[in-house]
Amino acid sequence: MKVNIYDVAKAANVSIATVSKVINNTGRIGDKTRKKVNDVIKELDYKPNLMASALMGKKTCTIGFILPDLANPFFSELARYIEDMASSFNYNVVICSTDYITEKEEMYVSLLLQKNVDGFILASGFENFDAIKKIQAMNIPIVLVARNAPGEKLNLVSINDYDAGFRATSYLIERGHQHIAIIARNIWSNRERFRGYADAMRANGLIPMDEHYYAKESTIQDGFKSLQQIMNDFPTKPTAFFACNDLIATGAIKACKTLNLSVPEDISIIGFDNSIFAQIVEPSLTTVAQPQRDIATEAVQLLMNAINGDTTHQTITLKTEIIERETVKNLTL
Amino acid sequence: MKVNIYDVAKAANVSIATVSKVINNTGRIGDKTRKKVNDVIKELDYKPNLMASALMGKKTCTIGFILPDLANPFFSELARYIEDMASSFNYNVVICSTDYITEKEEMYVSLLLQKNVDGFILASGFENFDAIKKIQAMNIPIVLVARNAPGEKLNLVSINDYDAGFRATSYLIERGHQHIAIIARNIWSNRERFRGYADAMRANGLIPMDEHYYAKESTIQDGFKSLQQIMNDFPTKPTAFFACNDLIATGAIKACKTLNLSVPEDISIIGFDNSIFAQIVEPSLTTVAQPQRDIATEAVQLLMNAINGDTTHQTITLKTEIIERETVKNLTL
DNA sequence: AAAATTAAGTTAAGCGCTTAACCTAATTTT
DNA sequence: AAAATTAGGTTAAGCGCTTAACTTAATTTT
Repeated sequence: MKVNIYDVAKAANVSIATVSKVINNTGRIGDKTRKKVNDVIKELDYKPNLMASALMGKKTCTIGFILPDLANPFFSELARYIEDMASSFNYNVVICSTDYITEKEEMYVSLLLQKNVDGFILASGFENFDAIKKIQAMNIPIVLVARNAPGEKLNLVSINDYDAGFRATSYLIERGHQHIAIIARNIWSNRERFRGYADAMRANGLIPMDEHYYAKESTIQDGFKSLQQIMNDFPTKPTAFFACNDLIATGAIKACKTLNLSVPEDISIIGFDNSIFAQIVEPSLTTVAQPQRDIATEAVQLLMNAINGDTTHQTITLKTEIIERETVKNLTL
Repeated sequence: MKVNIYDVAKAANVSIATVSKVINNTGRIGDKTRKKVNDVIKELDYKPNLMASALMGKKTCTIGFILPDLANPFFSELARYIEDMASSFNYNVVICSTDYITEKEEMYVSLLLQKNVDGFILASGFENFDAIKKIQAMNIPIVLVARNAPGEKLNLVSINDYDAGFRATSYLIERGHQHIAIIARNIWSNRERFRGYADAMRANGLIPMDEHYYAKESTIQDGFKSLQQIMNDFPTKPTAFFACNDLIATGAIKACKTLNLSVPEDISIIGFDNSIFAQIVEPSLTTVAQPQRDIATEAVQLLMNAINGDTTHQTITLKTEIIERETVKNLTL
């Protein structure tokens, strides 16, 4: 049924070694032989079994992409770019959503390792480094995305979350906001943004809010709840919110509507990611843009280099940009 | 470095056949031997190489999911459900976006076939059946999602697009709309919805619009352009639009804003999918809901059955539901 | 013309696993 | 007590490929 290298060899009247060499363009093969083999291959529609070649130490041409949640548009957009970029190298990507759950991270890593993926792009939390260590022990290349790992020997592609947090907050402060709340989640990137936020506040003599208020998850629902909770708990109500991703921002905007607060008249909101949501919500969201396409491009490129033997480790930090839309009011006017 | 079955066998003082049997729970193995082997496995942290077992005819525990565009929230949400469901069977999924381009469909199918995936979930257009035939020739199970294929021996999971189109249109007609336009794309599901739309119109003595107006793609931009074009071209302006997915609907709403038309006061819009967008846009979108979770569950379940030897072919048709939100005005009130 | 080189293949081992077929000692049956 | 069965393994072939080592014939060098 399925034609294998022996069938081709027989039909072309050569040894399987010759066929293999034709396919891989290795060794010395005469022109007529090469043509004959190629003709037979075409005729029989022979496709080498990639498992078998992988067993012999060749690449599987598959990368594992482990992310928190594929249904989050920031990540699905990123995944799409990564997929396209990988495809340009003839690579496929198997995608695994972890919901930031350590057990899932470890399980997926294990599984993909067994499947001999050629490399990993990791965009999940990986607060626990065990899984990463495991990959490294196998000498499989890794590119870490959307988080940092000071001191670790890893390829990193990320933005400067601290700086982005600082700038987002400064942006609000410059527009006259003094009571600024932040809705973040307890993950690396958000903690960095929080740090940036807190420093920006203090640098302007303002008081940052306490990190007890970390949101449980980064969903619309949690953004909704968090804003309500903060508006409820805080004696002096914030005039602005820094939402650490666009989903949270979207939820926060919804919450304002529920509370009969106008955005941006009563409450200003700045988001993060510049996923498609930012353009969709009403009012459209002022947000910190992450260059998803560049992140994807760089990450895949880095991974390919590593897969092809480059043993250096690079850290690529990409620029963020505040996209001004309609959710921030300038109080100084 | 990487521990293999020989290492385990040696350490446990048994043959590799015994180790294999312990792992696969086949054959006869004494209790002490089994324990000893299991202990060694644990101690050496041995994980069987799945490529090698796949070569011997075992499953790869990987399914290919070919879809049009992972960045489209309907599909990314679907993908997430499929991924989760597959994961519950210990399966991974490699995701491929085709943009409805036949060449990409064929290329991905070929590639995944070479990688010995155990099954396919196909949600791309596959207007050209060659790729599907290829899979069938290899005897690899397929579940077709979001389209139909009358006469073909395939597992199908879908909604009744004709009926959904009919009902969406009737919904508008019942609310007094007479000039109803449709923004669809030239793909199977949309053509069916179009048919339903046209029949509903005629059944009520109304004139359906011409199918020349198929949108090029199903993106926000295309929804935007299509609405503008229709409003521009048609002598009697429609009072309602049936957008064949939520992205198009979103674009259409944007276009209305640009044209200074109020939704739903001047223009009513009904979408399709009930992806997260429907809740986000302003005004929130009345739309035909597809049961993504059920689609995913059924599709994976069907595929697993097929992978495990079930040779029957099922067609599962799931219910759609019109979710009433804010974009349709009742003209009869 | 003999020696050396090169071109174009072939042979065979092995990647890490599964499994049918086989073996041996212990137990059961008659 | 001999024959039959069973329990608990082992042996070895083979999945489809790659590749180092080898062979042979043709070409080049000296």
